[in-house]
Amino acid sequence: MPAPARTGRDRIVAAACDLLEESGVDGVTMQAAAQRVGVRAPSLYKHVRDRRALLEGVVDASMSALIERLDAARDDADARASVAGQLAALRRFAHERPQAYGLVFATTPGAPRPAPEALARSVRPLLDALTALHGPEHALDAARLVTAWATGFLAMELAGTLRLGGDIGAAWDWGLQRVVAAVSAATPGDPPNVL
Amino acid sequence: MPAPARTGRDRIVAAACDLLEESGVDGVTMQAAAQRVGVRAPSLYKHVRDRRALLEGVVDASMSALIERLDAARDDADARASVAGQLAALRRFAHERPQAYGLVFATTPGAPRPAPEALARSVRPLLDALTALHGPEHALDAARLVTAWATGFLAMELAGTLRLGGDIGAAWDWGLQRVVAAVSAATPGDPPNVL
DNA sequence: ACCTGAACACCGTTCAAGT
DNA sequence: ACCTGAACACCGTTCAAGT
Repeated sequence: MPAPARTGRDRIVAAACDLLEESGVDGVTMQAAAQRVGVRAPSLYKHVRDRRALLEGVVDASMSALIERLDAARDDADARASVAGQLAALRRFAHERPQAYGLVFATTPGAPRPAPEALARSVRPLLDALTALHGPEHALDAARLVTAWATGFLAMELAGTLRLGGDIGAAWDWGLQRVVAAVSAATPGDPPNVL
Repeated sequence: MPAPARTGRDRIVAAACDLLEESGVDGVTMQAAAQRVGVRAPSLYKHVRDRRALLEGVVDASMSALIERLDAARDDADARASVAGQLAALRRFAHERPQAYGLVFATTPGAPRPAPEALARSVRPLLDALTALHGPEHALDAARLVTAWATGFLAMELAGTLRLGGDIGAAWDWGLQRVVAAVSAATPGDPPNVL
């Protein structure tokens, strides 16, 4: 006599996503997730291998949501606007879902990393815009510089490390302008690594 | 009849630092730390309020070590060399003690943040160099840009997100050169935030 | 004054037993 | 085929009892 499933992997992952934002990674316990979907903790193991796999599901779902936003923010007609728009979308995501952002970008101790393909897809539109801006020569280096700056800035902002004064939004805009200018100046003929 | 102390706060924190690097934040348990100093877990509470306070001690000790290195790497005679030297020292620290670096800079979930004064002291030499490079006008913005890029880059490097190919050391040098150039171009007369 | 075992609450995970 | 209670190992923390 088969018992009907009272929950499923998708619902469990969704519950875990909510828990993450409400109480942080440590709040994503098997018991709490089970309670959300109206079941006891041991039942989850019928749908999810273990807690780590559950967090993997959360990471994947968060990456998908982020990729969607970045894609919606791209502007194939104006490369500069595309870069600015994507970075603004990234910052909006970090503000709206700080825990998910931190789980994906900050290197949480035992937490799973996003899949390489998902990471590649997430930077694709940025890579396109930077290639359009000044050729494929240093597009990868430029993308690394831009994303390193953006994720570093947002990590500091979310951690509250930017208390040294001044408007944070203005600091972001100032940095964004400088960073884009920096990579724009990187043309193939440049002398390499003089510093 | 007083019993002689068989351990002390400093030894406990030192043991926790070793544990951190060997097995990550999750490996820093009260029981493991107690075993290292030859005592039972409940005894630790005579020297440390709770696990969070222990991690605070680890963070403070790590910050002190980092500040010492950054200070040794400064070059008051050559501002550019000072910036480059400090960033190289930061990267060396991240490679030698990745867990400590991650605990301090990546926003670990429930982990304590470094004290604001320690953070201020750690950026002081960089701030000095950047002020010497192009005046106090945008020194703070410049320091934020540089540290955001560096910490973002190192977070990606430590997380293994830079698998897209190419020499990582070269990417670091390329970015470093660009970032320093970017902030050098930031003189008071610039048009603000056109992007 | 410090250390200890015992105890409690909590968590992840397994498993035999229910339907 | 899925759900459950009971059980186990582990952790942080408290506390009365030892020296």
